[in-house]
Amino acid sequence: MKQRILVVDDEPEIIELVEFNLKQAGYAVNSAADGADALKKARSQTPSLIILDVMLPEMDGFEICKTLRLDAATAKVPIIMLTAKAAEIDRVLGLELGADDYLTKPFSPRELLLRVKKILARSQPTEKPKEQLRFGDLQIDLPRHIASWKGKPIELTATEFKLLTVLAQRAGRVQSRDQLLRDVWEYDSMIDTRTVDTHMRRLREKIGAAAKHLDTVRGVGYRFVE
Amino acid sequence: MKQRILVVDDEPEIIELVEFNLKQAGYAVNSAADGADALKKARSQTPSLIILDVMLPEMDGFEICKTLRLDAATAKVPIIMLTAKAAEIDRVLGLELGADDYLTKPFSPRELLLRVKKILARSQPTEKPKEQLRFGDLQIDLPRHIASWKGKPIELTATEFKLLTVLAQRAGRVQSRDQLLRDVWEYDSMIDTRTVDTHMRRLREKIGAAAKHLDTVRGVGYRFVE
DNA sequence: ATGAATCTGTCACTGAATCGTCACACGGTT
DNA sequence: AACCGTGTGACGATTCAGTGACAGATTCAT
Repeated sequence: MKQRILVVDDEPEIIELVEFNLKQAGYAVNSAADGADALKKARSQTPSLIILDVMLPEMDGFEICKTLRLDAATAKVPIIMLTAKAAEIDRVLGLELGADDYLTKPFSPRELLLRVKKILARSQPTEKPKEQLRFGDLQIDLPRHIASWKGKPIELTATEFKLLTVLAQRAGRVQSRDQLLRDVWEYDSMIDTRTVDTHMRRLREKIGAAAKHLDTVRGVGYRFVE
Repeated sequence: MKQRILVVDDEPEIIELVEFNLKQAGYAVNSAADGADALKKARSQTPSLIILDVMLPEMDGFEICKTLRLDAATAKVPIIMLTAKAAEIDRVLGLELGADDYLTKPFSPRELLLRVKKILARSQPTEKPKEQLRFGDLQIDLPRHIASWKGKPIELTATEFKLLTVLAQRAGRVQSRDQLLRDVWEYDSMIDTRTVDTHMRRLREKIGAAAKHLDTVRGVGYRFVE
């Protein structure tokens, strides 16, 4: 049973590129060049995923996204936005629009496919991860993006927070540096595994006493202990 | 049941090197020196994996890759490309070609084997090994990377833990020193087999009473008994 | 736009843990 | 007794993670 993906873009070359690659990867693909067409096809086909360009004539990607969210038939279909400006990212991913991921143009086919796979894999098993994690005095609030120790918020950068989160969510299990790179840095980054060490150090410094939760397992990786 | 790998390269030394290492690691290997031969063998044998050099006379690696993808019999066989230029990587991994991984020349046998193993593991979802092993008071927790005796954790180094794990997973069966070197030390065992003895000793010291599970089979190797 | 501040990834260095090897001791076999 | 394979103690060599420093990227305020 192939999964169906709807691609919305007004540039034929982009459509062609994306369509070719997705089909190659075994997905069924439909396309739309404008907002009206996109909404029509989204409603009639209820695809598993929609790839949506922000820049469109008449009705732009933001509009379409909002409209899709309002219709019960399409409200839960994951959306990947194609955007040109980094400045738009917050708005795209924020609650206002609720896109599931984004790609900045130009993007590589490989990157696209990785994200598509990730999103689809996520939407398949409908178990939602906990929004709150607590280990003694350490508390992690996923939606608010805040970690705190004894009620006092800890200032963490995005990467540090993600690292802490990933480790805490797999509490007890050792995570290799490679695993952490995959899960924290997302997608196959060309990053040195030693970079993980540096971020672990910064994380440990910032969370102070809570660092007792962060174990090093020599020759293997890191582990969050309760 | 050995997995079959097809190696395609026009340089005999490369073929020989790769073939030797793959066979050493327990794979069945065939080779081809040009595109036509490669396609023929790929179709007739449907190997589990193809290692494909980009630079070939007549039909180059890209061509072969595309052709393989078109034939239903070979469309899903994973491909590792050997390439000289980093600049080609994007193209190789992009969906245009759909290679599963790549190696830049020169590459080490170790690197090659790791990738081969990784790709095959991905394509053949073998039954997942148990995460917990228990033998009386001895317990081995794979994801946590902790071994314990009567609930008390035993401090083990990465190598010792792996050695214990491998033996325990094959409980009852004798493992030769060579086998242990392959499975614990992972490939390119330019290591003295007597090294295994030393690690067995250290392991026995550390796990104390649990050492009764570790049998020496004179002239053959070691065995984990329940 | 511009510059300051922050964040990120990399590198080199260091001390310590770990590893691989050797030489020798031991114990069963021939 | 001689021999072979294994256990044992010791010792450099190597690996590994923590650390400080730094430059490029990014963000933010102006």
